[in-house]
Amino acid sequence: MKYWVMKSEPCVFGIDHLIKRPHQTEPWDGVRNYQARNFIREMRKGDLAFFYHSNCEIPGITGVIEIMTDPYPDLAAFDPESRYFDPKSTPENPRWYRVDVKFLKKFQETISLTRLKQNPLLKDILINRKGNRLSITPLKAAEWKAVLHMDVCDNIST
DNA sequence: GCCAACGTTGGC
DNA sequence: GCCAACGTTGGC
Repeated sequence: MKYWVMKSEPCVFGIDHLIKRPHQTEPWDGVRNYQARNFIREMRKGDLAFFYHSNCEIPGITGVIEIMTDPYPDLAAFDPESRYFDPKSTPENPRWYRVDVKFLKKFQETISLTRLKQNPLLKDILINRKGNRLSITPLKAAEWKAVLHMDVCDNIST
């Protein structure tokens, strides 16, 4: 099983939007960057990811989601009405991919980017790298665990 | 709103 | 294939 960080702007689609979706599940579409796309293609049903809020008051990790499908073509790319439409992506030769994600948990407090950067166990993660713009990034199991332990509830209960 | 850091585009 | 110009991302 692999671990990921998936980035989104809360004013566009945040974790609270996901919570309100039917079955708290939604396709994660609109990834239009090749590096991020390649990471999506490495995803498998059952993987886990952190939901990261970017471009907002407190950027950081807000919760946990589960990857519910293997990667499949991003249907939004075929839809001329969609803001994610890409005429170069066709059903015969899809350029972009997506997975369905399901809400699992929202942290009581966002684990801010500031705190992530302060954690020596997370010094190598891409989220902490200056100028990083990738919306999908992988995490090692140890890094995943380290983030979970930064959750305030986790600290109180253990 | 500013701006650094990227990614993409397109002329040559 | 190079690289300048431009567009976008995202922290601050």
